[in-house]
Amino acid sequence: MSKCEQCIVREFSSLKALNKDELVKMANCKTSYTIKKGENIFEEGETVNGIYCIKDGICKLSKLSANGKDQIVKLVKSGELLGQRSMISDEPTNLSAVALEDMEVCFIPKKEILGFFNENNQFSMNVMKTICGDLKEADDHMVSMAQKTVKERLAETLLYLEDTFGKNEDGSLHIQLSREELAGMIGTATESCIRLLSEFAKNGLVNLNGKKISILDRNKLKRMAE
Amino acid sequence: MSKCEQCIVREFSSLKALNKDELVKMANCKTSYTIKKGENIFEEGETVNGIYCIKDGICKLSKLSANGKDQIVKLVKSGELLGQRSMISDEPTNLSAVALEDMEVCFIPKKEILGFFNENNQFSMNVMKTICGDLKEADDHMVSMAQKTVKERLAETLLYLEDTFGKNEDGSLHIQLSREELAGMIGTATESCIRLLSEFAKNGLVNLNGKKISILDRNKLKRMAE
DNA sequence: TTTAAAATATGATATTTGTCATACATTGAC
DNA sequence: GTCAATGTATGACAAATATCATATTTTAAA
Repeated sequence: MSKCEQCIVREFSSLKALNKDELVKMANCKTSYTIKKGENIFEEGETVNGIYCIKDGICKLSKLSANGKDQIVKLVKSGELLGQRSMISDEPTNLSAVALEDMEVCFIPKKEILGFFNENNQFSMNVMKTICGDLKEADDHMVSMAQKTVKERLAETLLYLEDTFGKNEDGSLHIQLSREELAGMIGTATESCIRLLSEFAKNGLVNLNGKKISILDRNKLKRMAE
Repeated sequence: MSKCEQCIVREFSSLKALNKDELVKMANCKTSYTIKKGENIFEEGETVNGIYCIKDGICKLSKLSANGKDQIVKLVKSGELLGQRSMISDEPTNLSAVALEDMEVCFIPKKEILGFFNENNQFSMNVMKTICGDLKEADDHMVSMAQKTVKERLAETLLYLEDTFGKNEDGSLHIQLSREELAGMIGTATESCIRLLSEFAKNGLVNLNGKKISILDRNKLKRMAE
C-alpha cells in the first residue's frame, strides 16, 4: 500500500487541502487499480460509492444517447477526481468512464470523503469549486453544441485536445482518439467527422497520418472555431 | 425588512438547512428587489458577490453565442437560488439572468454565505447537491443538443415546460416564452421553431393561440422526444 | 384610435449534415 | 504471414435545418 502523502497527483486536485493525518487515513482505506485501455472504471447507471483519483492515464466520460451513439461529455486526466458528482448526489452515475490509455487509479470510499467534508472546510470548498468549474464548462459546451456548426466544433475540439493533453515529439496530438470517438466528442456522425478532417487536411490546417493528427495552422483553426 | 424565517420559499432550497439564528442573521443583511419582466438580475461577465434567492417569478439564464443568438441554458423559478456557481468559483458569471415575469428576489452577500458554509455542514452539502444536480442536468442537456433533432428537442422542451411550470386553467403552458426564446432554448432558428410548432398544431399535438401554447397529446409528444 | 414596430407565420431556396454504399487500409489473432 | 475484423475514407443521395423574403398579426406607443 503506497502512501498518499508521496503521491504527486494529489497536489493537482481538491485533495491538496488534506493534512498529513488525513492523508494517512486515506492511504489506509484506499484501493489501487490498474485499468487497461478500453476497460470500464464504471458504467452508466452504476452506483459509485466513493471517488476515483486518477494517478495516471486519460479516460472518457460518455453517455449513450437514445439513437445509440456514444456522446463523450468530458475527458479526464491524471490528477483529477472521478465520480464526485454521483457520490455527492447519492444517485447512480449518468455517465460511463472508459480508459483511453492504460490507467492507474485509486478508489477512496464515500464514508472517508464525507468525513473529510465534515472536518476540513477547505477540502469541501475545493470540491465545490471543481464541480462549479465543471458546471461552467458543461454550460459552455452545451451552447457550442446548440449554436456552432460541426466544422466549428471540430476546430474547437482539436485545439482543446492539443491544449489539454499536449503533443508528441513529432507534433501530433498526444491523446489518441478513434474517428468515432472524435465524432462522439463533437456530436456528429463518424463519416462527417472523417470528411471534415480530410477537408482540414486538404486546406493545410492539419496533417493526418493514420490515427495521428497534427495541427499545422493553429491560428486558422482558432478563427474557424470563432 | 421582512423575516427570512417566515419566508416560505426558503423551504424549497438549500437554505432549509439554516437554523433560527442563521435566518435572523440572513434577514439582517439581505436586500430585497423587485424586478420587472424583461429586466436583468445580472449580466454575462458581471461579478456576482453573493446569491439571489427567488421569492417569486421565473427567469432565464442565457448566454450570447458567437453567432449573436441568445442560448437559454436554464430556467429558474421561485424557491431556487441564483448565482451560486459564480460566487463559489470566484469568477464573473458566464450567464445573464433576465426576468420572464415580474420577480421578487433577495440578495444575500457572499460573506454571509461563506460564513454559513463554515458553520453549517448540512447547508454546504445542500448547496453541493444542488450544484451536482445542475451539473447532471447540464450534461444530459448537452447530449440532447448533440444527438437529438430539433423536432425531438422541441417536443422534449414543451413537456418540460408543462411539467416544471404547470398550466393555466385553460390548459395552456403557464410560462410565456416568445418563439424566439423557445428557439433559444432548443438551439435552433426562430423560423424553424415556428415551423415545427405549426406542424405540431396541424398534427394535433398542440394548440396554438397567440402566445399561448397548449399540449393536446402528451403521449405522442413523449414518444416523439424519445 | 391610429400607427409604427415587433412578433408570428409561411414559402422558396441554399446549406449543412446524416445515411447508405462501397472501397481501401490497418490491426490483431491465429 | 494470412485473414478476418475493424477502422478509415469517399461518393451519392436524402433529410434536416438555416437563411432570406415577404405576408400577416399582435403589441405598444403616440
